[in-house]
Amino acid sequence: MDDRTAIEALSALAQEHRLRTFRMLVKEGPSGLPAGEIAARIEIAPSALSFHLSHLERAGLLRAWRVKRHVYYAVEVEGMRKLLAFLTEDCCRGRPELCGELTGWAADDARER
Amino acid sequence: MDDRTAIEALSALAQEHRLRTFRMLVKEGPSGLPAGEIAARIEIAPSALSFHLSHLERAGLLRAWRVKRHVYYAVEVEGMRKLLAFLTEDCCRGRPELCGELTGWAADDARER
DNA sequence: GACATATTTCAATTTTTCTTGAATTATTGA
DNA sequence: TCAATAATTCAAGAAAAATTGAAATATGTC
Repeated sequence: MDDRTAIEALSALAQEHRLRTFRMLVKEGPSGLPAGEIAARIEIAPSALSFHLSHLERAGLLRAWRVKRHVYYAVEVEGMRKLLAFLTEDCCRGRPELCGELTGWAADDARER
Repeated sequence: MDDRTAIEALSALAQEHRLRTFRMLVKEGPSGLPAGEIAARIEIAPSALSFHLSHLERAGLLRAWRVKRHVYYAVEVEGMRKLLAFLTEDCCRGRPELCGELTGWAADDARER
C-alpha cells in the first residue's frame, strides 16, 4: 500500500460521522445496513451521509449493493486488513517488541482457535 | 480509546507531510531526529513542520525533547500501539478470522521470539 | 552582553472538507 | 403510466486545515 492510498483510508476514518458509520457497520457484519437506516441512526442528512459513504467506499473500506429500493453498505474487510497491515508494518517491523500487547492478543487469539 | 482520541490520531497520520514524517521517525528509532533535519528531508518550511509535529505530538504519536539548540522528535510507541489496538478491536473482535493475515504474522512473530 | 542558530508562534491567506437544501436519478408498486 | 420511496448529485456557503512569511522565543558560543 502506498502513502496516497493509506492517506485516503486514514482520512476516511478520521471523521466523526464516518468513524461512527464504520463502527456501526463492523457490528452489523456482512449483511450491512441500507443508507437510510444509517442516516437515521447517526442523525445526519441523507445527502451528507452519501458524501461520507462515498469517501469510505472510495477508500476501499466499504462495499455497496442495491436491494430493491435500498442501497446496502457493509465493511470491506480486505480494505481494513490492508490498512492494518500498512500500519503494523510501519510500526513494528524491525522492532516487533514495540507493539507487544497488540501482538500479544493476536497471538492469544490464534491460540484460542 | 474513545472516538475523539482515535480521530485525533487518525487525522494526524492522514496527511502527506505528517505520514512521511512519522514513517521517517519509525525508521530512525528511539534516537529520533531534530526538527530541522526533518524539515530539510521532507522539504517543507520549518514553521509548517512545527504545525505538523505539534499535531502528531498532541495525538500522542510523537514525543519531543531538547538537546542543546535542537528539539528532537521520536515515535511514541505507546500512542501507536493504542491506535492499532483501537482499530484491530473494531475490525476483528467477534470475527477474528477477518483479519487473518494480520493475526498470522503477529502470531509468527510471537513464535520466533 | 552580542550575535548566531534552531524552533515556535502568530496573523493572513489559501485550500480543502463538510453541510445544506433543492433538484435529479433510480426503483418499485398501484 | 403515475405516484411514492430511497438515494445521490449539485451548487452554494460555512467550517476546518494547511501554508506562508514575519516576529518572537530559547539556547548556545564568542
